[in-house]
Amino acid sequence: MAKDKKLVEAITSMDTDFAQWYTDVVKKAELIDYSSVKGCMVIKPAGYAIWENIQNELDRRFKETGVENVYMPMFIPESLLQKEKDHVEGFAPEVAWVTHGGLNPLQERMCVRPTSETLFCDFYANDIQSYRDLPKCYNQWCSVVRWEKETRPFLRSREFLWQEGHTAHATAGEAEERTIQMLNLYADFCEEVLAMPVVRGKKTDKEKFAGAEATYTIEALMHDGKALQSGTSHNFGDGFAKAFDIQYTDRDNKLQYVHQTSWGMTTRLIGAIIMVHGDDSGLVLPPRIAPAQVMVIPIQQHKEGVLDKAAELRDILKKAGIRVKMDDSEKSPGWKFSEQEMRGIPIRVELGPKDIEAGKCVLVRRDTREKIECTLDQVAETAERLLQDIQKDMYARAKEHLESHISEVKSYAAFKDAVENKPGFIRAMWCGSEQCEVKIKEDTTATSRCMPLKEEAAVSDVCVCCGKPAHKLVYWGKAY
RNA sequence: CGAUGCGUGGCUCAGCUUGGUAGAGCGCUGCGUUCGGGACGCAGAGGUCGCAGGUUCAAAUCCUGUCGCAUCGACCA
Repeated sequence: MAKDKKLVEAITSMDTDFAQWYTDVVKKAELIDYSSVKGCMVIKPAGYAIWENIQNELDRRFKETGVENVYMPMFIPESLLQKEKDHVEGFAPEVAWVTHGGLNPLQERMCVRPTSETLFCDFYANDIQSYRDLPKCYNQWCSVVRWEKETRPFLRSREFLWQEGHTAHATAGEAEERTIQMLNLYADFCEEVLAMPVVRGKKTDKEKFAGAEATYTIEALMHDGKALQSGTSHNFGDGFAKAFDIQYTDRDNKLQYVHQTSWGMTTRLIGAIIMVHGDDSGLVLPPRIAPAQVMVIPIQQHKEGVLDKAAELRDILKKAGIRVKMDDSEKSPGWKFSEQEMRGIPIRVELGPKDIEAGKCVLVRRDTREKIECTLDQVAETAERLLQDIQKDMYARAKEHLESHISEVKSYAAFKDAVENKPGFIRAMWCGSEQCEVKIKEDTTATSRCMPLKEEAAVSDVCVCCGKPAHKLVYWGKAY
């Protein structure tokens, strides 16, 4: 059919070229536009609204755990960045430098924050005096800049939006507790709100954050079987405290170093939503994060009464607490259907003269395309039920995809075969040496994603790479 | 930073080999007919061909330089 052909031209099929499919969806769903600066994107209303919903939901959850929002400067003097050795080595290659103020060279150059550990530490060093000042649980919503070589919308841009939480605690135990608490908060958010199942785990030393004692991560699996690190939570121990001299006086009048954490989630999550739920017709948004949950599309809207009735329907849905929009533009209905699908709006309501006469309307699920007829007086409850079903079903499908893309291997040959032929996570034992980790990466391009937090039965008792005794279970995979 | 590709109306591109003063489709504007899976007719608007030099009577086209963007690798959320 000619019409199908047009759709196919608009969005490349996932199976043909996943990377191109992703780019097409990002553009056709009008989430972003490219800007004139490489790697910096214009986030358009449809994309920003998703981010706002992510923000609102995360922010609410943070505050329930006692977190307060603050704002730090965006510039970091070079001397401040230099204070923690590992940290500066990790970030120096990708920071942007400000060298002039107006026409005059600065005495000391400053970088645009790639992350704000150093700023928070500098602040905490003065602000924290006594055990009574602890814990400090601050978070900031901001953008950061990392001068990436290769960029992709949402997944890796030179400037991206995120939140970074930075806490300071009296004891190592408290810091570890907060680190895990935030990791679980992230995971729950992904699963409950984004309908995106994740693997929770700890990073190996090689993969951990620059300057951290331990890094925890949630790893999601994209539709093409590649992993995406979707959120991280770091325990810094007292490393930064010692570098920045953040000390407090305890109850016994002794000076102690604080123990710190930091944790972050970014606009990359939008990329994850696209690649976990999207299909060949475009974006598919989980109802809980969708800016518009229902789109009302009038058919033959020029006919007497159609628009009025459609508006009435919209108002009923709105009153029921559903985020609803009506497309009364002069495009043809077919156009509007495609548009709604590309944008991933969970439910479309079709209403035309025939429906009005019969006192009915048609609801269409974005995820399954299933059509449900219902009487006009039942539209709100039908839509509410459908939204819940969609949210639940999307999670179930993503969960099924994740679980069916985990291979368990005992030998190196099987490992290589899995990387080649079974996209997804690979569960395999590891001896703990960085050598093996590097070798695996060189041989297969797969990296260690994480060591699962949850106790899982050992796959074998020897390292999948070197064959030496091993007791660490690692999830491996190709990653974005 | 390496490899590849691309810069021509808002978008996708043709034209470049062989130099002669810019085209198509889509989109946009107006009017009319349409409307249950990207409708159609008619009439319009819109481009110093990425930038800078050079060659030439004449450059989108040839030469030199330069900038930018995309995709793929190494590094990273």
